[in-house]
Amino acid sequence: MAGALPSPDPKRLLAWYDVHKRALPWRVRRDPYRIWLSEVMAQQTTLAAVIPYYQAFLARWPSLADLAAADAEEVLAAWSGLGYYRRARHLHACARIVAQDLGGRFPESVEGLRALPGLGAYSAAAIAAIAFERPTVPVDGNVLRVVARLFAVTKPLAQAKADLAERAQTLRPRRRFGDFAQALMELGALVCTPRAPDCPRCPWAKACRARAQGIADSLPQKSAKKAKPMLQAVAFLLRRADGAVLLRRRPDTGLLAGMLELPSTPWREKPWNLDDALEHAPPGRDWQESAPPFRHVFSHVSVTLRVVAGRPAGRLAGLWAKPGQWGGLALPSLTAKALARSGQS
DNA sequence: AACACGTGGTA
DNA sequence: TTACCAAGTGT
Repeated sequence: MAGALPSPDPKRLLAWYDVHKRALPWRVRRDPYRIWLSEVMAQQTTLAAVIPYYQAFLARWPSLADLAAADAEEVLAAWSGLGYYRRARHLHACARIVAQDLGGRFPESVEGLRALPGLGAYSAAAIAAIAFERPTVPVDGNVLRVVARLFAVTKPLAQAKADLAERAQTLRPRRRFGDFAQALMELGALVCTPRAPDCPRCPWAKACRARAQGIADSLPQKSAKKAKPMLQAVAFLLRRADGAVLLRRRPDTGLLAGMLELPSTPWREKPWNLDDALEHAPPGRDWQESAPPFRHVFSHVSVTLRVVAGRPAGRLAGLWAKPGQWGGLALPSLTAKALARSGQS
């Protein structure tokens, strides 16, 4: 009974893609720089969030050489709000390597691309296929899900990844490798969705073992996620008479590495009382709560931040910035929220 | 294999 | 409100 299903036909998926593909900005032209930029931005990030950043980067740095010539700091600032900031450093480092060491041209092979900072197995394969028509099937979260369902792989995702990636390669067409890569992801995004897959509209419905078994919506099997520690912190908003606010730079490793923040207490599980918190404050006076506490959720921790505002006691050295300058600074969402909720916009 | 690493949208 | 999740990478 298990052998009664037809094999998934690549041409059938490509025909579906020709009709249903979305008009994404990086599909306007096949340019390795633009494809690379879009792929790095799209890592673990919804396309809706990517598009405005992609447009802004392209407008500001139209070519690889432009981006390579930029300062790392301005790239980080332009990336602000998109998250996973290590990507911005890798992006810039990669631009410089390609511009300076590789003659301004991206490697065209998966292995060559894979050696560049910020490009892992998925991104290297995606760029090789989409920009250079290399015969490879990039495996992202969409593809893992589609393949897990197609072959009814019930093993937990973490243990099945290698198997699923291998099976994905067997789906490869004879031509149109770039389109096929995007078609597979588009299928996962539009039809073979995590919840409530739209099987009746799927070009591969008849080949899908999970659908045949009625278990499509339960695949792939994911393991439970670790609970996030709930941390507490108090941030200090020191505002000068001219409106400038004191910021500081975070350490160059770890969460929000190298990004700017308000001076703050350490983040800990136990709530702070104001007196203890103020031992961590920069020299100031007239401290008072400037907004209700708010929660900000990161990938692996959750922080509840209280913001207290005060006036500087004396002349303080440090990074002072006014509201008008914030667009050019590396402000993560946590800092942006703290400022906005304290009326500093 | 498992974990660190952001953010905002959706149910 | 909680929980899940998105065109993953590096360690």
